[in-house]
Amino acid sequence: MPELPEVEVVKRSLENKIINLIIKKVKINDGNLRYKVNIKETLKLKGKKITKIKRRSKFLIFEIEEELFMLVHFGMTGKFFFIDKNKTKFRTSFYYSLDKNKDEKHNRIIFILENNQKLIFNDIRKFGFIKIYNKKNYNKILHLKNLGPEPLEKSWNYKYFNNYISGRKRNIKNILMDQKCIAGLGNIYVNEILFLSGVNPSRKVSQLKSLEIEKIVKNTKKILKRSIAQGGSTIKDFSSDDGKKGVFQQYFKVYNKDGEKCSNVDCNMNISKIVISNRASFFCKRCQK
DNA sequence: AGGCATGTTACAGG
DNA sequence: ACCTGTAACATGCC
Repeated sequence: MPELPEVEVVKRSLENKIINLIIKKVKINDGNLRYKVNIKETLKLKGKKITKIKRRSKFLIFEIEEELFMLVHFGMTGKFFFIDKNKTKFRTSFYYSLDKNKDEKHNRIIFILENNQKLIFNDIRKFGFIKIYNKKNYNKILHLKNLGPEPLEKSWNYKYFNNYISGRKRNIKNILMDQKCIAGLGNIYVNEILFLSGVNPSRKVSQLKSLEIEKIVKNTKKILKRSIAQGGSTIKDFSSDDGKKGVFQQYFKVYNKDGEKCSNVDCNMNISKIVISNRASFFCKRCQK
């Protein structure tokens, strides 16, 4: 379930495992991902050390020594597995096949590291991708250059957001999903942010009151931070426990909760589901005006 | 069997 | 040139 918090948790977990390890070999089982894996570029990774992992929006950026970096996006179902020296397999706890024996089928790219440790890019639906770049091209990368501010940085603030929405006619749900406006939010967290802010997802941004804009900005930070902290404390690391499925899902208040009681005290309304911009939207008719 | 799914982007039309 | 909405991608689950 890779939106910003999940990607951040993966980043933190992976850092502990693979920083300063050398890529011995790259095995491409199926390079037909969102973009076809460039074999020639991928070969350049061989013998190089992974020096750093960064995150921008929902992208992971692996810095590889000698001016290379690898851009990774999980799409809908992408993920990493890590296999350590003792052949223990660590899986992130979001979206994977419930039958762990089916994992193998979707192992698309395998990075063989030192001591026979392995980093495996697994993706059921193949909407994710891996691209290799030279560092000097960093500023030209299509995927990164049009992204809006990082929600947890100061650049995401009332002034910026108020200015961005002025003169626009779109609804608030749609605009929060737009990576040019704010980078890293997806359908789940936008639903949650609007519930906490008491704003109906269909509201036109031109009709929002200052207080509501303020709430949306603050609650974005609040929900993402909380989610990262829960991911950090609950998942803490890649889990070797195969039984867990989406630990953070239990904290959702509206996503996928249609028909269930609104969680606000004194509210007896059931959560509604409608489609906005082709995406499922969950909200409480009474609490979100 | 058919509809739905956590994301991005190329493209068409205004 | 900018703004907006839609289709397409691949696979599995309900």
